[in-house]
This record gives sequence, C-alpha cells and structure tokens, in this order.
Amino acid sequence: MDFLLRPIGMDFNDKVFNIIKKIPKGETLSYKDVAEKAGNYRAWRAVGSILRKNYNPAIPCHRVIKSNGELGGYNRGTAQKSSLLKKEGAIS
DNA sequence: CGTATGACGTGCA
DNA sequence: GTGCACGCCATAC
Repeated sequence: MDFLLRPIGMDFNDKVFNIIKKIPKGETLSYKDVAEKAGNYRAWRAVGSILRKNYNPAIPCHRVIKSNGELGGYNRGTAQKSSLLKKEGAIS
C-alpha cells in the first residue's frame, strides 16, 4: 500500500493504481479502459498524467498501453516497457 | 484560484 | 494508413 500516500479521497488515483495492480500477467489494458474502471472513462488523460508523475514499483504501469495498440510511454523508457510486455507474453 | 501541460482518444481531410 | 486539430480529466506551478 505504498500508493496510499495520495491525497484525501483517493477517488481516482487509488482506483487507477488498484486496477493496474489487478492486471494479470500477460494482459494489457488501455488508459481509457483503466479510467473507465476507475469510474471516469473520460479521465484517461489524468491516468497518464498521474502515472507519469507518480511511478510506483508496485504498480505494473507498463501493462497500461494506448487503445490503438501502441505502447504509449513509460517513465523508465518505452524500450523497458516493450521488453517487459514481451517477457510476459502480452505482445509478440 | 487560474493557467498550462500531459504516459491520450477521436474526428476529419 | 497518415497527419492535423480539438476535447477531455487530473495534477503541478
């Protein structure tokens, strides 16, 4: 529960992190999908903003990709992201 | 409190 | 399929 250091309410932030943590190995979800599960599918913008500024080692945020199938971005580098996804079998 | 920005998504040419 | 512009929410300054 490292991410519990978030502001009061943790409505969106907490939900997003919780969802990402629940992503099974080898599976990937899009920012839009995560935002929708978080309660606001229109917040996929905020999802990226939050993850970008708050990278948690307990959060497999590398499993969150764009809806168009692109990996999107990653605080540690897209190369790392693609490598992890390949290792997990999430992508070819 | 207001403005600017961003790991995006969708629409249109 | 590619390129450009607009819109959305949350966060940071």
